[in-house]
Amino acid sequence: MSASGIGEGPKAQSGKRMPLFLSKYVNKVDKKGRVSVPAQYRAALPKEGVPGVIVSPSLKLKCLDCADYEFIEKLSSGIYGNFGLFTDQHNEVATSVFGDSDLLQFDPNGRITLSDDLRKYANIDSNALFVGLGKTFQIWEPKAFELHRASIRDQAIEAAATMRPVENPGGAL
Amino acid sequence: MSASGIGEGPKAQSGKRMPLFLSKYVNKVDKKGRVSVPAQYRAALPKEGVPGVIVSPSLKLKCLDCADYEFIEKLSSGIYGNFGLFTDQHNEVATSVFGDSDLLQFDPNGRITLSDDLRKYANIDSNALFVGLGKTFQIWEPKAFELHRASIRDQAIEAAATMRPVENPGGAL
DNA sequence: AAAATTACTATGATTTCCCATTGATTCCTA
DNA sequence: TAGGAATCAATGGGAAATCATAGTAATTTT
Repeated sequence: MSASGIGEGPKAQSGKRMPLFLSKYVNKVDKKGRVSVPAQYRAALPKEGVPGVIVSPSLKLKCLDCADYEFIEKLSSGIYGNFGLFTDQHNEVATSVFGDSDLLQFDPNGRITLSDDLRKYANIDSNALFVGLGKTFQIWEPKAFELHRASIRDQAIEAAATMRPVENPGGAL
Repeated sequence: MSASGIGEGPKAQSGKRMPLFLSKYVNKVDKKGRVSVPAQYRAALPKEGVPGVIVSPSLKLKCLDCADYEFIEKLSSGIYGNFGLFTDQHNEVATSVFGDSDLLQFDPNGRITLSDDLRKYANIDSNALFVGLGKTFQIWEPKAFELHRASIRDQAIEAAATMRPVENPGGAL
């Protein structure tokens, strides 16, 4: 495995398709903290391997960052590659990324249970907004997301306008 | 089958020959929000891979932007390539690109169903106008498109007049 | 034993599938 | 070439499957 960053992604070209987390969904959170993960997201998760999602408080935003286990594994490889195993940088990143992460497994109905800490961090009460970010997704308190969304809209449009779809994918992750 | 071996119609095997979305079609939207995607457009979509289209509210116009799944896969690679995983830019772009995109899969009759949000955004009621843009297409409320068309016609004529024919083989019309 | 976690069951609502009808175009044949 | 048959596309409605959600029971943990 190379030491060049988070690379080594799935060969998006032929054969294997890469499922993406798309769109937005609002689901209810019950008294026990249970929420249904949108069926479309569950379908995008790898069926083999570790069942469930990795959830952690976002480093910069008042929301929860979510990904599947494979993604975290690749992330881990990337961190090891960029820094050495026992460097300060590795320690810092690894601590903040992995230390606060929970593996939340699905119950038989496709729900996960958000701990009090997680819910408190994102101010989630009785509704949870799932926002697809491609290879990851976030969980927000709906109103909080609207504010965040409004604050980034102009920059997002500007940044997106500078982008072009690459004809030869396979670059990162 | 053929002996000629040339051309051979819309056979989008490995992306060599890219079929284009052309012309305009008006189809009905029923109470459930279902619309037939024009058969000509369906024929232009890759047959292997995800059966459906990616639909999102246009950033600048009151219409819906549509593309095939490969398109957003390439976008994904581009986003991960251009911006680092944890940068603000990445988050902003991913939020607006993926969060606002829906993967609408075809029902057995070749229809997709537009969510209330999508229809509301584009003011689509009982008729939907499909407008081919080559590699992508748009969905409009018919009257709204007429207004838009009138407003851009002058600019299009002007732009075409300044084009250099040889260097711009696929540019206009 | 009490609390907390996990599993099971049920229900209402939505979504998806299936079939049936229509209109239009293409193909065949006389 | 005109008529007619066959095919395909678009549309509509009802049936079936899926999903989100709530409540309750069972199990584990401490």
